[in-house]
Amino acid sequence: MSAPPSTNATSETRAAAKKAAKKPATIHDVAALSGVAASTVSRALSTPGRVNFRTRARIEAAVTELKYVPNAQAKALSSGQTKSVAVLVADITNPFYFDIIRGTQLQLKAAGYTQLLVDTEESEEVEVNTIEQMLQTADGVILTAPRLSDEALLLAATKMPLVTINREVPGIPSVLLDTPTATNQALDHLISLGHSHIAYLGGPGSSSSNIRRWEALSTAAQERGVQVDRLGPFAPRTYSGAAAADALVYSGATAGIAFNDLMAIGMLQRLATRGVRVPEDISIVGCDDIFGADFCSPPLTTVTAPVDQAGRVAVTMLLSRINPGIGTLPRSQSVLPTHLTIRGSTGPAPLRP
Amino acid sequence: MSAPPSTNATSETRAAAKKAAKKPATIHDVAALSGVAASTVSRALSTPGRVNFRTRARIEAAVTELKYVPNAQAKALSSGQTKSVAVLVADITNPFYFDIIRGTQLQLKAAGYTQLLVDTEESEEVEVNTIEQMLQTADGVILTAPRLSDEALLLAATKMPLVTINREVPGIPSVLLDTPTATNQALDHLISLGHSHIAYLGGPGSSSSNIRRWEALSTAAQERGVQVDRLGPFAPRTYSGAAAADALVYSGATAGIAFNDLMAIGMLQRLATRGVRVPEDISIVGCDDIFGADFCSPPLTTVTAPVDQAGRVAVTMLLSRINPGIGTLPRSQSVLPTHLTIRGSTGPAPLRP
DNA sequence: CCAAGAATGGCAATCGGTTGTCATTAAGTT
DNA sequence: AACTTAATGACAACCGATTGCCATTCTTGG
Repeated sequence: MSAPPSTNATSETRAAAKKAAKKPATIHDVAALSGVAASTVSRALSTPGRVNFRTRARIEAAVTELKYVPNAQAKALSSGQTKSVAVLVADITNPFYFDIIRGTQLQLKAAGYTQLLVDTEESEEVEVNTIEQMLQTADGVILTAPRLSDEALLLAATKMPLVTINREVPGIPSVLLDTPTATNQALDHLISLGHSHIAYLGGPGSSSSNIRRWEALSTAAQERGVQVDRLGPFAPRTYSGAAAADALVYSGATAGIAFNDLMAIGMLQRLATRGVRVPEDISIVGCDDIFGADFCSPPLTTVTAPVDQAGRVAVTMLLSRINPGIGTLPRSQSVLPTHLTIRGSTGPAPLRP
Repeated sequence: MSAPPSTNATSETRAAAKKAAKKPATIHDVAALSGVAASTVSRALSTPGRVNFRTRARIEAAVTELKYVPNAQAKALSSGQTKSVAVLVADITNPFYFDIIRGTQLQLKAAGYTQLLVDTEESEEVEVNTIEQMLQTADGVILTAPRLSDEALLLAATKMPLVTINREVPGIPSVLLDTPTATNQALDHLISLGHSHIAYLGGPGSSSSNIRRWEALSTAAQERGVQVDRLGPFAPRTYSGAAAADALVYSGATAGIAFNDLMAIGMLQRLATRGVRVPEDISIVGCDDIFGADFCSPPLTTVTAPVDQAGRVAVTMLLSRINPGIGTLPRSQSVLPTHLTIRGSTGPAPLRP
């Protein structure tokens, strides 16, 4: 370090040197200025009742004068609480996560927590490594649509507070967006329009919401006596919409329900290129109602979910685990309702010769 | 705490208790297992050459056996480096930032840093408070399109490493997306299509890129002898596109250049509602080429910028300040080229009676 | 007027590392 | 073989807080 040669400096000159170095004030500086011990300052700030109000007043004056801000690292080290929460998302650039992130961010900030945002790049390995790392760094973790196995998740849950979004594992608190129900609404919607041969354009095989959705869909299809093919899996991205669109056309189905809106939008683009009209020739349903779903061409019929609310609820659940006893009794699961938003990408089934 | 009653426990039983509590191993545990002092372990890990290779091998064996991971807080406290960087964005849900965030995230992770993402909600106050807080928590800050005054920024820059994106302040390293140049391209594009009365739909008055853009535009308009009105300011959101669209129609201009794509897309929607055809009646140019600009209706002619690259470059510049001497000599400014992407929202000027 | 108890503040250990300093040992020099 | 020098590892202080425990002071009751 480039510390000045510390000769027999008086405390005054050392204080001056410190001021010159712009080093932020510590609890000891406050203690010295207000003529008490550091421990008293700590108590005055964290346990106001523990300290005489006159003393506290002096301390608070010193705090404002020195612009003292407690060092988060030191606080974390001694208290064991980092006041930060990690939020893991599979792909930051997927608009679906935008509102989740904003929801968590808002709620966390309101509670005085910092958000550590990590993009796991749809990789299980990154996911598990990050969790391992966050064990030390964060007070808790929010996992959005984790790819990990149930066992791995349960193991991680034993080590630290953890809440999942869109993934249900017994014993782990979770927030679920009830897309299967809305997907059934979509099915009814399509059937009512005369479609009898429908395809599901599946997402990643390891995605639990993909599995849940397909189960709901195939069950409902049987009950209603319509044919629903399962195509895919496709990557949940715009670019894989082309392959999905071609598979859909090839399947002969008159309507497609896509794993998510990114894929659906990609399909719309591909179908337009191929000259297949939507919804005249083929109807398309998406899922998530992401940014863009309302202004693509045609506007997408899709499943709308209260995404930012999911983020907020997840944070609330997590914080109630981190600080037990405070506030309401912790719910261990929350299912948020969704609904079908009908726009221009679905229409009557074409007449077959 | 719920510590077990510590009777005259041997170190062995205490170790067992520790294992039961699943407390992560510390450097002292490693030291004890490998029969050296904690300081030696520290050196073996951070300064490999400082320790005999046989000793180091023993230590590394102990590390893997205990699954030792250094505690980030303790490391931060003693070393003064938190290995984390704060990234401040005005609005997480603005797609423009997605790629910046992804760019910073990627580059930071590659360098072993953690990203602290903060949404400042377009608020100057939140911005300054966050910076103040991050002073202690992060090793550096990346500010995207900050709203702060030059003075406030310079002051903050004296306290900690800081890089701005899309904001130029002498003395502060910055990454600029050269949108003014591309905006002039847009102007030429419109002029070549026969437009002679054009409007600029301005963004927030405090936005520096808004100011830069308008200056470039008005200068270029004078040179070329066309009329460019300035309308606004409008919020850089989809919903303010309606007002912008109406203002544009009222102004009588045949083409509008919007502050950003969000606004432009909102304008497209509003114009469609009003029955104004784009581009037959009015041409629209956006800026940023965000997600959605290619599939809105009609697809948006807009200014494309290497946004994720901006994030990566900003991180590189910041890290070279945080760790001076390592790697290349730090650039203090980087201007990234942009270009006009012509799509369907611009066309020949309508013939005026 | 004295003892008991509450209120208050200080001391020192602790969290888990880093790093300067020093003692010991081994190797190299002449 | 005696001496210098480099290599190596331990000790202890320190980073900036928190917190258990103890000493002092002030109240208050008997």
